[in-house]
Amino acid sequence: MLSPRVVRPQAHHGSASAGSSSSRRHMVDADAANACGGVPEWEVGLPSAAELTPLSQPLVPPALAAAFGIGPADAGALPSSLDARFLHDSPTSHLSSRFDDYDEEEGEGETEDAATEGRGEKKARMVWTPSLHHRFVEAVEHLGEKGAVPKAIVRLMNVDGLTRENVASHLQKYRLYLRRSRHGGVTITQPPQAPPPPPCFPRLAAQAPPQDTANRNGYCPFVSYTTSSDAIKQ
DNA sequence: GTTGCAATAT
DNA sequence: TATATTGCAA
Repeated sequence: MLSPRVVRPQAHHGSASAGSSSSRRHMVDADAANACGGVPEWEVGLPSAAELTPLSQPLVPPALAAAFGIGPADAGALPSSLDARFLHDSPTSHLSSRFDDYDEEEGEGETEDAATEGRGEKKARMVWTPSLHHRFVEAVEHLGEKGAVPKAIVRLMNVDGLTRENVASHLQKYRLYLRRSRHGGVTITQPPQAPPPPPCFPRLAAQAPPQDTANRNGYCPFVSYTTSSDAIKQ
């Protein structure tokens, strides 16, 4: 379900002609349907229980969930007592998300999974699909401004093949986006961290629709994060 | 070693 | 354009 895509760099030798295939990225699963292409039901149809299951389920076994009075339908909300004990990497790869192969390449038809990329090949470029980004945002918000460091985010997201570098790069852009949003007059509907409520993943239904930043292509990163002269310097 | 960030590369 | 990489300072 949650299938972040990886775009394998084509094995062009010599002069790596980049950009030749960068426009061929596509999204084939629910991401496309739920992408923020101006669809208000963005967060309604999207992840819900099924989407978050891989993240929350292995962390909260049924017994524990029962103890906390949460069920599978409550997968969107993690108990506030969620801590590092449940966040370590688990071998339950079948429960965790995993990069998909990006086949249908135009050039060499070689495909490779992100988890099998260790064969001396170039690392595949990951694609931050809306659902994956959503999970990222959840992790960031869950960890709070202080705790949202790449390492912790990677661990929380629990996505196979997702590296700290991936997250660091994404986080860098994400922060720029947030900063720009706050200063640039664009009121972004993303509470940095709710003060009173305990640190837990926000319910998806309660999630603010990021439609103001959505781009019509179905992929909604953080708008353009080009440094706007002033304002964003820190 | 990790993190954040700017600059740069692909 | 999106993501990766690098270099540098904390």
